[in-house]
Amino acid sequence: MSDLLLHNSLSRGKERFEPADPGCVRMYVCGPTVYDLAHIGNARAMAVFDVLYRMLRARFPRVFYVRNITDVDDKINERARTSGEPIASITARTIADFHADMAALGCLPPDIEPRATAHIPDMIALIERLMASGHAYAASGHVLFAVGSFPAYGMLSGYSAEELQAGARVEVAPFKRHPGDFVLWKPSTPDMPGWDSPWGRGRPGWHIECSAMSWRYLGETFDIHGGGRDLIFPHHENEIAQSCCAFPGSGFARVWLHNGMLRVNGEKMSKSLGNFLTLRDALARAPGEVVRLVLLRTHYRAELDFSDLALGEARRELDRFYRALERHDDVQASGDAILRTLCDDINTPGALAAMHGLADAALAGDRRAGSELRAGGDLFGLLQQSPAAWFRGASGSDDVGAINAAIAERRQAREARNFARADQIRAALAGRGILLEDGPAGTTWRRTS
RNA sequence: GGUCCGGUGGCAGAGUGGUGAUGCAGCGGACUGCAAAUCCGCGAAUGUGGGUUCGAUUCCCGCCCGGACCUCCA
Repeated sequence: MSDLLLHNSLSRGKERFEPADPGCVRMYVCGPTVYDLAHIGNARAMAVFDVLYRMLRARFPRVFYVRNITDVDDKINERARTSGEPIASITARTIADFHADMAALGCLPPDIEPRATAHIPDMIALIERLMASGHAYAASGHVLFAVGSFPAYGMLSGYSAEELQAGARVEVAPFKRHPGDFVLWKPSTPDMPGWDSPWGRGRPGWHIECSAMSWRYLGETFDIHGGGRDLIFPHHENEIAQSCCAFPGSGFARVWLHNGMLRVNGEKMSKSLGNFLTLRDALARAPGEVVRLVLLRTHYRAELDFSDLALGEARRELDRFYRALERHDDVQASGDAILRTLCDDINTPGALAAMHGLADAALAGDRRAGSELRAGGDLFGLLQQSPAAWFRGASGSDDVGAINAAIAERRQAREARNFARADQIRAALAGRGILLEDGPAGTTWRRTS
Protein backbone atom coordinates (compact mmCIF):
# COMPACT_ATOMS: atom_id res chain seq x y z
CA MET A 1 0.00 0.00 0.00
CA SER A 2 1.26 3.45 -0.87
CA ASP A 3 1.90 6.11 1.72
CA LEU A 4 -0.86 7.97 3.47
CA LEU A 5 -0.27 11.68 2.97
CA LEU A 6 -2.06 14.25 5.10
CA HIS A 7 -1.91 18.02 4.99
CA ASN A 8 -0.73 19.11 8.41
CA SER A 9 -1.93 22.58 9.34
CA LEU A 10 1.17 22.95 11.52
CA SER A 11 3.56 22.70 8.57
CA ARG A 12 1.06 23.85 5.92
CA GLY A 13 2.10 20.98 3.72
CA LYS A 14 1.46 17.34 3.02
CA GLU A 15 3.31 14.89 5.23
CA ARG A 16 3.63 11.15 5.21
CA PHE A 17 1.49 9.89 8.07
CA GLU A 18 2.99 7.46 10.57
CA PRO A 19 1.07 6.82 13.78
CA ALA A 20 3.08 7.08 16.98
CA ASP A 21 1.87 3.60 17.83
CA PRO A 22 1.67 1.46 14.67
CA GLY A 23 -0.83 -0.75 16.44
CA CYS A 24 -3.36 1.98 17.10
CA VAL A 25 -4.06 5.33 15.49
CA ARG A 26 -5.40 7.90 17.93
CA MET A 27 -7.65 10.65 16.60
CA TYR A 28 -9.60 13.50 18.18
CA VAL A 29 -12.22 15.60 16.44
CA CYS A 30 -14.04 18.59 17.88
CA GLY A 31 -17.70 17.67 18.16
CA PRO A 32 -20.82 19.79 18.55
CA THR A 33 -21.83 22.32 21.14
CA VAL A 34 -25.30 21.09 21.90
CA TYR A 35 -27.63 24.06 21.95
CA ASP A 36 -29.09 23.77 18.45
CA LEU A 37 -29.40 21.45 15.47
CA ALA A 38 -26.24 20.67 13.54
CA HIS A 39 -25.85 22.73 10.38
CA ILE A 40 -24.33 21.48 7.16
CA GLY A 41 -21.00 23.07 8.04
CA ASN A 42 -20.86 20.78 11.07
CA ALA A 43 -22.04 17.96 8.86
CA ARG A 44 -19.14 18.49 6.49
CA ALA A 45 -16.57 18.15 9.23
CA MET A 46 -18.29 15.05 10.56
CA ALA A 47 -18.46 13.46 7.09
CA VAL A 48 -14.87 14.29 6.19
CA PHE A 49 -13.43 12.88 9.38
CA ASP A 50 -15.72 9.89 9.12
CA VAL A 51 -14.12 9.11 5.76
CA LEU A 52 -10.69 9.47 7.34
CA TYR A 53 -11.78 7.15 10.14
CA ARG A 54 -12.89 4.57 7.56
CA MET A 55 -9.60 4.93 5.66
CA LEU A 56 -7.54 4.51 8.80
CA ARG A 57 -9.52 1.45 9.82
CA ALA A 58 -8.81 -0.06 6.43
CA ARG A 59 -5.06 0.56 6.79
CA PHE A 60 -4.22 0.12 10.45
CA PRO A 61 -4.96 -2.63 12.93
CA ARG A 62 -6.84 -0.33 15.24
CA VAL A 63 -8.12 3.24 15.38
CA PHE A 64 -9.36 5.02 18.48
CA TYR A 65 -11.56 7.92 17.51
CA VAL A 66 -12.67 10.42 20.14
CA ARG A 67 -15.25 13.08 19.38
CA ASN A 68 -16.42 15.24 22.25
CA ILE A 69 -19.77 16.77 23.04
CA THR A 70 -19.66 20.27 24.49
CA ASP A 71 -22.56 20.42 26.90
CA VAL A 72 -21.40 23.32 29.02
CA ASP A 73 -21.12 26.59 27.17
CA ASP A 74 -22.46 30.11 27.39
CA LYS A 75 -24.42 29.69 24.19
CA ILE A 76 -26.31 26.88 25.91
CA ASN A 77 -26.88 29.08 28.95
CA GLU A 78 -28.14 31.85 26.73
CA ARG A 79 -30.50 29.50 24.92
CA ALA A 80 -31.91 28.32 28.22
CA ARG A 81 -32.36 31.87 29.42
CA THR A 82 -34.23 33.02 26.33
CA SER A 83 -36.31 29.90 25.76
CA GLY A 84 -37.05 28.98 29.36
CA GLU A 85 -36.16 25.37 28.64
CA PRO A 86 -33.90 23.78 31.27
CA ILE A 87 -30.28 23.27 30.22
CA ALA A 88 -30.41 19.53 30.80
CA SER A 89 -33.41 19.29 28.52
CA ILE A 90 -31.78 21.35 25.77
CA THR A 91 -28.60 19.33 25.78
CA ALA A 92 -30.32 15.94 25.97
CA ARG A 93 -32.63 16.76 23.10
CA THR A 94 -29.88 18.27 20.97
CA ILE A 95 -27.61 15.29 21.54
CA ALA A 96 -30.39 12.93 20.44
CA ASP A 97 -31.00 15.08 17.35
CA PHE A 98 -27.30 15.10 16.59
CA HIS A 99 -27.06 11.32 16.81
CA ALA A 100 -30.06 10.90 14.53
CA ASP A 101 -28.59 13.34 12.02
CA MET A 102 -25.21 11.63 12.03
CA ALA A 103 -26.85 8.27 11.42
CA ALA A 104 -28.81 9.72 8.52
CA LEU A 105 -25.59 11.13 7.13
CA GLY A 106 -23.99 7.69 7.29
CA CYS A 107 -21.35 8.58 9.88
CA LEU A 108 -19.99 5.80 12.04
CA PRO A 109 -20.15 6.53 15.76
CA PRO A 110 -16.77 7.44 17.23
CA ASP A 111 -15.21 4.97 19.63
CA ILE A 112 -16.05 7.28 22.49
CA GLU A 113 -18.04 10.47 22.70
CA PRO A 114 -17.11 12.11 26.00
CA ARG A 115 -19.14 14.97 27.42
CA ALA A 116 -17.53 18.02 28.91
CA THR A 117 -19.70 18.00 32.02
CA ALA A 118 -18.48 14.50 32.84
CA HIS A 119 -14.85 15.64 32.82
CA ILE A 120 -14.77 18.69 35.04
CA PRO A 121 -12.29 17.04 37.43
CA ASP A 122 -9.93 16.38 34.50
CA MET A 123 -10.16 20.03 33.52
CA ILE A 124 -9.48 21.17 37.08
CA ALA A 125 -6.48 18.86 37.25
CA LEU A 126 -5.15 20.33 34.04
CA ILE A 127 -5.65 23.90 35.24
CA GLU A 128 -3.88 23.08 38.50
CA ARG A 129 -0.90 21.81 36.56
CA LEU A 130 -0.83 25.05 34.58
CA MET A 131 -1.09 27.10 37.78
CA ALA A 132 1.72 25.11 39.40
CA SER A 133 4.03 25.61 36.43
CA GLY A 134 3.36 29.32 36.13
CA HIS A 135 1.40 29.20 32.89
CA ALA A 136 -1.85 30.28 34.49
CA TYR A 137 -2.92 32.84 37.08
CA ALA A 138 -6.00 33.68 39.04
CA ALA A 139 -7.52 37.13 38.73
CA SER A 140 -10.90 38.52 39.72
CA GLY A 141 -12.34 35.06 40.24
CA HIS A 142 -11.11 33.86 36.85
CA VAL A 143 -8.20 31.64 36.00
CA LEU A 144 -6.39 32.75 32.90
CA PHE A 145 -3.78 31.21 30.67
CA ALA A 146 -0.73 33.44 30.30
CA VAL A 147 0.16 33.37 26.62
CA GLY A 148 3.38 35.18 27.38
CA SER A 149 4.57 32.08 29.21
CA PHE A 150 4.45 29.97 26.05
CA PRO A 151 6.96 31.19 23.45
CA ALA A 152 5.51 28.95 20.76
CA TYR A 153 2.08 30.55 21.07
CA GLY A 154 0.79 31.13 17.55
CA MET A 155 2.51 28.13 15.99
CA LEU A 156 -0.69 26.86 14.45
CA SER A 157 -2.51 30.02 13.42
CA GLY A 158 0.59 31.94 12.41
CA TYR A 159 -0.31 34.82 14.69
CA SER A 160 2.18 36.09 17.18
CA ALA A 161 1.07 37.27 20.58
CA GLU A 162 2.30 40.74 19.60
CA GLU A 163 0.25 40.81 16.41
CA LEU A 164 -2.81 39.79 18.33
CA GLN A 165 -2.21 42.56 20.77
CA ALA A 166 -1.85 45.08 17.96
CA GLY A 167 -4.90 43.82 16.11
CA ALA A 168 -7.15 43.42 19.10
CA ARG A 169 -10.48 44.98 18.26
CA VAL A 170 -12.35 43.87 21.31
CA GLU A 171 -12.19 45.52 24.64
CA VAL A 172 -9.78 43.64 26.85
CA ALA A 173 -10.82 42.64 30.33
CA PRO A 174 -8.81 44.78 32.76
CA PHE A 175 -7.65 41.87 34.89
CA LYS A 176 -5.64 40.29 32.07
CA ARG A 177 -1.89 40.54 32.10
CA HIS A 178 -1.74 40.19 28.33
CA PRO A 179 -4.57 40.92 25.90
CA GLY A 180 -4.14 37.44 24.44
CA ASP A 181 -4.65 35.67 27.75
CA PHE A 182 -7.72 33.48 27.70
CA VAL A 183 -10.05 32.06 30.30
CA LEU A 184 -9.50 28.59 31.71
CA TRP A 185 -12.07 28.89 34.48
CA LYS A 186 -14.61 31.53 35.29
CA PRO A 187 -16.93 32.19 38.19
CA SER A 188 -20.58 31.18 37.96
CA THR A 189 -23.55 32.90 39.49
CA PRO A 190 -26.00 30.68 41.39
CA ASP A 191 -28.33 30.49 38.40
CA MET A 192 -25.53 29.34 36.11
CA PRO A 193 -24.06 25.85 35.84
CA GLY A 194 -21.12 25.57 38.18
CA TRP A 195 -18.78 23.19 39.91
CA ASP A 196 -16.70 23.57 43.02
CA SER A 197 -13.07 24.20 42.33
CA PRO A 198 -9.97 25.52 44.10
CA TRP A 199 -11.00 28.92 42.71
CA GLY A 200 -14.56 28.80 43.90
CA ARG A 201 -17.73 27.70 42.22
CA GLY A 202 -17.36 28.18 38.51
CA ARG A 203 -17.35 26.71 35.04
CA PRO A 204 -14.71 25.98 32.44
CA GLY A 205 -13.61 28.21 29.59
CA TRP A 206 -14.19 27.07 26.05
CA HIS A 207 -10.86 25.46 25.24
CA ILE A 208 -9.88 23.49 28.30
CA GLU A 209 -12.37 20.67 27.75
CA CYS A 210 -10.70 19.42 24.59
CA SER A 211 -7.28 19.45 26.22
CA ALA A 212 -8.72 17.55 29.17
CA MET A 213 -10.68 14.95 27.26
CA SER A 214 -8.01 14.24 24.67
CA TRP A 215 -5.54 13.81 27.52
CA ARG A 216 -7.90 11.48 29.35
CA TYR A 217 -8.63 9.21 26.39
CA LEU A 218 -5.66 9.57 24.08
CA GLY A 219 -2.80 10.59 26.33
CA GLU A 220 -0.42 13.52 26.29
CA THR A 221 0.49 12.94 22.65
CA PHE A 222 -1.72 11.57 19.93
CA ASP A 223 -1.79 11.34 16.16
CA ILE A 224 -4.55 13.40 14.60
CA HIS A 225 -6.64 16.33 15.71
CA GLY A 226 -9.34 17.53 13.34
CA GLY A 227 -11.95 20.23 13.09
CA GLY A 228 -13.21 23.11 11.00
CA ARG A 229 -10.80 25.73 9.73
CA ASP A 230 -12.56 28.35 11.81
CA LEU A 231 -11.40 26.54 14.92
CA ILE A 232 -7.71 27.13 14.21
CA PHE A 233 -7.90 30.37 16.09
CA PRO A 234 -8.48 30.70 18.91
CA HIS A 235 -9.71 27.24 19.85
CA HIS A 236 -6.95 24.97 18.58
CA GLU A 237 -4.18 27.47 19.18
CA ASN A 238 -5.26 27.63 22.80
CA GLU A 239 -5.61 23.88 23.12
CA ILE A 240 -2.01 23.56 22.01
CA ALA A 241 -0.87 26.15 24.52
CA GLN A 242 -2.73 24.48 27.38
CA SER A 243 -1.67 20.96 26.60
CA CYS A 244 1.92 21.67 25.68
CA CYS A 245 2.42 23.68 28.85
CA ALA A 246 0.67 21.14 31.04
CA PHE A 247 2.79 18.36 29.54
CA PRO A 248 6.14 19.85 28.52
CA GLY A 249 7.73 18.01 25.65
CA SER A 250 4.56 16.16 24.71
CA GLY A 251 3.82 18.09 21.53
CA PHE A 252 0.10 17.35 21.86
CA ALA A 253 -1.45 16.43 18.45
CA ARG A 254 1.10 15.46 15.82
CA VAL A 255 -1.05 16.20 12.79
CA TRP A 256 -3.73 18.89 12.59
CA LEU A 257 -6.40 18.64 9.91
CA HIS A 258 -8.87 21.40 9.11
CA ASN A 259 -11.76 21.28 6.71
CA GLY A 260 -12.87 24.31 4.70
CA MET A 261 -15.97 26.38 5.17
CA LEU A 262 -19.29 26.27 3.36
CA ARG A 263 -21.28 28.54 1.16
CA VAL A 264 -24.97 28.02 0.46
CA ASN A 265 -26.17 28.66 -3.09
CA GLY A 266 -23.13 30.84 -3.62
CA GLU A 267 -23.50 32.92 -0.49
CA LYS A 268 -21.51 32.73 2.66
CA MET A 269 -23.58 30.80 5.15
CA SER A 270 -24.57 32.94 8.08
CA LYS A 271 -27.49 33.44 10.33
CA SER A 272 -27.75 37.09 9.48
CA LEU A 273 -28.22 36.26 5.80
CA GLY A 274 -30.95 33.82 6.71
CA ASN A 275 -29.31 31.04 4.75
CA PHE A 276 -28.11 29.03 7.69
CA LEU A 277 -28.99 25.55 6.55
CA THR A 278 -29.33 22.81 9.13
CA LEU A 279 -28.46 19.27 8.28
CA ARG A 280 -32.07 18.48 8.97
CA ASP A 281 -33.15 20.98 6.31
CA ALA A 282 -30.84 19.31 3.83
CA LEU A 283 -32.07 15.84 4.75
CA ALA A 284 -35.62 16.99 4.11
CA ARG A 285 -34.63 17.83 0.56
CA ALA A 286 -32.55 14.80 -0.33
CA PRO A 287 -31.58 11.36 0.95
CA GLY A 288 -28.72 11.21 3.41
CA GLU A 289 -26.34 9.69 0.85
CA VAL A 290 -27.01 12.55 -1.54
CA VAL A 291 -26.22 15.12 1.14
CA ARG A 292 -23.14 13.16 2.09
CA LEU A 293 -21.93 12.97 -1.50
CA VAL A 294 -22.32 16.72 -1.93
CA LEU A 295 -20.12 17.18 1.12
CA LEU A 296 -17.49 14.79 -0.25
CA ARG A 297 -17.44 15.89 -3.90
CA THR A 298 -15.18 18.79 -3.00
CA HIS A 299 -11.74 18.31 -1.46
CA TYR A 300 -12.08 18.76 2.28
CA ARG A 301 -9.72 21.74 2.53
CA ALA A 302 -11.45 23.76 -0.19
CA GLU A 303 -14.44 25.97 0.26
CA LEU A 304 -17.63 24.16 -0.68
CA ASP A 305 -20.78 25.60 -2.18
CA PHE A 306 -23.77 23.64 -0.98
CA SER A 307 -26.45 24.21 -3.60
CA ASP A 308 -29.63 22.65 -4.93
CA LEU A 309 -27.76 22.17 -8.18
CA ALA A 310 -25.13 20.13 -6.37
CA LEU A 311 -27.82 18.01 -4.71
CA GLY A 312 -29.27 17.21 -8.11
CA GLU A 313 -25.93 16.25 -9.58
CA ALA A 314 -25.04 14.12 -6.59
CA ARG A 315 -28.33 12.27 -6.85
CA ARG A 316 -27.67 11.48 -10.52
CA GLU A 317 -24.17 10.30 -9.72
CA LEU A 318 -25.52 7.94 -7.09
CA ASP A 319 -28.17 6.72 -9.54
CA ARG A 320 -25.38 5.70 -11.87
CA PHE A 321 -23.42 3.97 -9.12
CA TYR A 322 -26.46 2.06 -7.94
CA ARG A 323 -27.26 1.05 -11.51
CA ALA A 324 -23.79 -0.40 -11.76
CA LEU A 325 -24.27 -2.26 -8.49
CA GLU A 326 -27.67 -3.49 -9.61
CA ARG A 327 -26.06 -5.60 -12.26
CA HIS A 328 -22.91 -6.87 -10.63
CA ASP A 329 -22.04 -7.23 -7.01
CA ASP A 330 -21.11 -10.72 -6.01
CA VAL A 331 -17.33 -10.94 -5.80
CA GLN A 332 -14.90 -10.33 -2.97
CA ALA A 333 -13.25 -6.93 -3.32
CA SER A 334 -10.69 -4.86 -1.46
CA GLY A 335 -11.40 -1.27 -2.41
CA ASP A 336 -7.65 -0.78 -2.74
CA ALA A 337 -7.87 1.28 -5.91
CA ILE A 338 -10.13 3.78 -4.22
CA LEU A 339 -8.20 3.72 -0.96
CA ARG A 340 -4.97 4.48 -2.81
CA THR A 341 -6.41 7.70 -4.19
CA LEU A 342 -8.00 8.66 -0.91
CA CYS A 343 -4.63 8.26 0.76
CA ASP A 344 -3.43 11.37 -1.06
CA ASP A 345 -4.71 13.75 1.59
CA ILE A 346 -8.27 12.41 1.54
CA ASN A 347 -8.69 13.14 -2.15
CA THR A 348 -12.37 12.31 -2.34
CA PRO A 349 -12.97 14.01 -5.73
CA GLY A 350 -10.12 12.03 -7.28
CA ALA A 351 -11.40 8.82 -5.74
CA LEU A 352 -14.87 9.61 -7.01
CA ALA A 353 -13.49 9.83 -10.53
CA ALA A 354 -12.05 6.35 -10.01
CA MET A 355 -15.46 5.21 -8.76
CA HIS A 356 -16.95 6.35 -12.05
CA GLY A 357 -14.36 4.29 -13.87
CA LEU A 358 -15.41 1.27 -11.85
CA ALA A 359 -19.05 1.99 -12.60
CA ASP A 360 -18.27 2.12 -16.33
CA ALA A 361 -16.54 -1.22 -16.12
CA ALA A 362 -19.32 -2.76 -14.06
CA LEU A 363 -21.97 -1.56 -16.50
CA ALA A 364 -19.90 -3.08 -19.30
CA GLY A 365 -20.06 -6.44 -17.58
CA ASP A 366 -16.98 -6.55 -15.31
CA ARG A 367 -18.40 -8.23 -12.21
CA ARG A 368 -15.30 -7.60 -10.17
CA ALA A 369 -15.49 -3.86 -10.86
CA GLY A 370 -18.99 -3.80 -9.41
CA SER A 371 -17.68 -5.33 -6.23
CA GLU A 372 -14.79 -2.88 -6.10
CA LEU A 373 -17.31 -0.11 -6.48
CA ARG A 374 -19.21 -1.41 -3.47
CA ALA A 375 -15.95 -1.62 -1.49
CA GLY A 376 -15.11 1.93 -2.50
CA GLY A 377 -18.55 2.96 -1.32
CA ASP A 378 -17.76 1.49 2.08
CA LEU A 379 -14.77 3.85 2.33
CA PHE A 380 -16.93 6.80 1.37
CA GLY A 381 -19.79 5.72 3.59
CA LEU A 382 -21.91 5.65 0.43
CA LEU A 383 -23.72 2.91 -1.49
CA GLN A 384 -24.79 1.45 1.82
CA GLN A 385 -28.15 0.20 0.65
CA SER A 386 -29.40 -2.18 -2.01
CA PRO A 387 -30.10 -0.80 -5.47
CA ALA A 388 -33.72 -1.87 -5.00
CA ALA A 389 -34.02 0.19 -1.85
CA TRP A 390 -32.27 3.12 -3.50
CA PHE A 391 -34.48 3.19 -6.57
CA ARG A 392 -37.77 1.97 -5.19
CA GLY A 393 -37.67 1.98 -1.42
CA ALA A 394 -38.62 4.59 1.10
CA SER A 395 -40.31 7.82 0.03
CA GLY A 396 -43.67 7.11 1.54
CA SER A 397 -46.47 5.48 -0.27
CA ASP A 398 -47.01 1.73 -0.36
CA ASP A 399 -48.57 1.79 -3.79
CA VAL A 400 -46.34 -0.94 -5.19
CA GLY A 401 -49.34 -3.09 -6.00
CA ALA A 402 -50.95 -0.29 -7.95
CA ILE A 403 -47.71 0.38 -9.78
CA ASN A 404 -47.35 -3.24 -10.79
CA ALA A 405 -50.96 -3.35 -11.91
CA ALA A 406 -50.40 -0.26 -14.05
CA ILE A 407 -47.28 -1.82 -15.53
CA ALA A 408 -49.20 -4.97 -16.36
CA GLU A 409 -51.97 -3.00 -18.03
CA ARG A 410 -49.41 -1.03 -20.00
CA ARG A 411 -47.72 -4.23 -21.11
CA GLN A 412 -51.01 -5.44 -22.57
CA ALA A 413 -51.53 -2.11 -24.29
CA ARG A 414 -48.06 -2.27 -25.78
CA GLU A 415 -48.56 -5.82 -26.97
CA ALA A 416 -51.75 -4.63 -28.66
CA ARG A 417 -49.65 -1.77 -30.10
CA ASN A 418 -51.95 0.69 -28.37
CA PHE A 419 -49.09 3.10 -27.65
CA ALA A 420 -51.37 6.00 -26.86
CA ARG A 421 -52.76 4.08 -23.91
CA ALA A 422 -49.31 2.85 -22.91
CA ASP A 423 -47.91 6.37 -22.90
CA GLN A 424 -50.91 7.60 -20.98
CA ILE A 425 -50.20 5.09 -18.23
CA ARG A 426 -46.53 5.99 -18.19
CA ALA A 427 -47.30 9.71 -17.97
CA ALA A 428 -49.75 9.14 -15.13
CA LEU A 429 -47.10 7.33 -13.12
CA ALA A 430 -44.49 9.95 -13.99
CA GLY A 431 -46.81 12.51 -12.46
CA ARG A 432 -46.51 10.61 -9.20
CA GLY A 433 -42.73 10.46 -9.35
CA ILE A 434 -42.59 6.97 -10.82
CA LEU A 435 -40.41 6.50 -13.88
CA LEU A 436 -40.87 3.40 -16.04
CA GLU A 437 -37.97 1.88 -17.91
CA ASP A 438 -38.52 -0.73 -20.61
CA GLY A 439 -35.65 -3.19 -20.74
CA PRO A 440 -34.99 -6.53 -22.43
CA ALA A 441 -36.30 -8.32 -19.33
CA GLY A 442 -39.46 -6.28 -19.11
CA THR A 443 -40.47 -3.00 -17.51
CA THR A 444 -38.98 -1.80 -14.23
CA TRP A 445 -39.74 1.33 -12.25
CA ARG A 446 -37.97 3.73 -9.96
CA ARG A 447 -38.81 6.81 -7.98
CA THR A 448 -37.51 10.12 -9.25
CA SER A 449 -38.23 12.13 -6.15
C1' G B 1 -4.85 47.26 8.80
C1' G B 2 -2.44 42.23 9.97
C1' U B 3 -2.02 36.88 8.84
C1' C B 4 -3.33 33.10 5.58
C1' C B 5 -5.77 30.45 1.48
C1' G B 6 -7.53 30.23 -3.40
C1' G B 7 -8.47 31.76 -8.82
C1' U B 8 -8.88 25.28 -14.19
C1' G B 9 -14.12 24.15 -19.90
C1' G B 10 -21.40 26.48 -19.45
C1' C B 11 -21.46 24.45 -14.15
C1' A B 12 -19.03 21.20 -10.52
C1' G B 13 -14.13 19.56 -9.65
C1' A B 14 -8.91 16.64 -9.51
C1' G B 15 -4.00 15.69 -11.01
C1' U B 16 0.43 17.30 -13.33
C1' G B 17 7.56 20.88 -15.21
C1' G B 18 6.35 18.13 -21.43
C1' U B 19 0.04 16.66 -26.06
C1' G B 20 -5.29 19.28 -19.25
C1' A B 21 -8.87 13.65 -15.11
C1' U B 22 -13.90 12.84 -13.81
C1' G B 23 -19.15 14.18 -13.30
C1' C B 24 -23.36 17.22 -14.80
C1' A B 25 -25.22 20.05 -18.80
C1' G B 26 -24.97 20.63 -24.41
C1' C B 27 -24.51 18.56 -29.52
C1' G B 28 -24.42 14.16 -33.08
C1' G B 29 -25.22 8.87 -33.46
C1' A B 30 -26.67 3.60 -31.85
C1' C B 31 -30.56 1.18 -29.18
C1' U B 32 -36.16 2.00 -28.19
C1' G B 33 -42.99 2.12 -30.91
C1' C B 34 -41.61 6.73 -28.20
C1' A B 35 -39.06 7.41 -23.79
C1' A B 36 -35.72 6.04 -19.72
C1' A B 37 -31.21 3.64 -19.01
C1' U B 38 -26.85 2.13 -21.59
C1' C B 39 -23.13 2.57 -25.38
C1' C B 40 -20.13 5.35 -29.28
C1' G B 41 -18.47 10.15 -30.82
C1' C B 42 -17.97 15.87 -30.63
C1' G B 43 -17.16 20.83 -29.01
C1' A B 44 -15.38 23.40 -24.62
C1' A B 45 -10.75 25.69 -19.53
C1' U B 46 -5.76 26.64 -16.48
C1' G B 47 -7.45 35.37 -13.78
C1' U B 48 -3.37 38.91 -15.45
C1' G B 49 1.80 40.80 -16.39
C1' G B 50 6.72 39.37 -15.85
C1' G B 51 10.77 35.76 -14.41
C1' U B 52 13.30 30.76 -14.19
C1' U B 53 13.36 26.66 -17.93
C1' C B 54 14.50 23.49 -24.05
C1' G B 55 9.42 23.62 -22.25
C1' A B 56 4.85 26.28 -16.87
C1' U B 57 -1.49 25.32 -15.76
C1' U B 58 2.28 23.38 -12.30
C1' C B 59 8.06 26.83 -9.54
C1' C B 60 9.22 32.41 -8.27
C1' C B 61 7.65 37.85 -8.15
C1' G B 62 4.07 41.87 -9.06
C1' C B 63 -1.04 43.02 -10.08
C1' C B 64 -6.36 42.07 -10.16
C1' C B 65 -10.34 39.27 -8.06
C1' G B 66 -12.60 36.11 -4.31
C1' G B 67 -12.57 33.99 0.53
C1' A B 68 -11.15 32.83 5.75
C1' C B 69 -9.30 34.24 10.50
C1' C B 70 -7.82 38.45 13.87
C1' U B 71 -9.77 35.54 21.00
C1' C B 72 -11.44 36.46 25.85
C1' C B 73 -17.00 38.81 26.76
C1' A B 74 -21.19 40.16 28.33
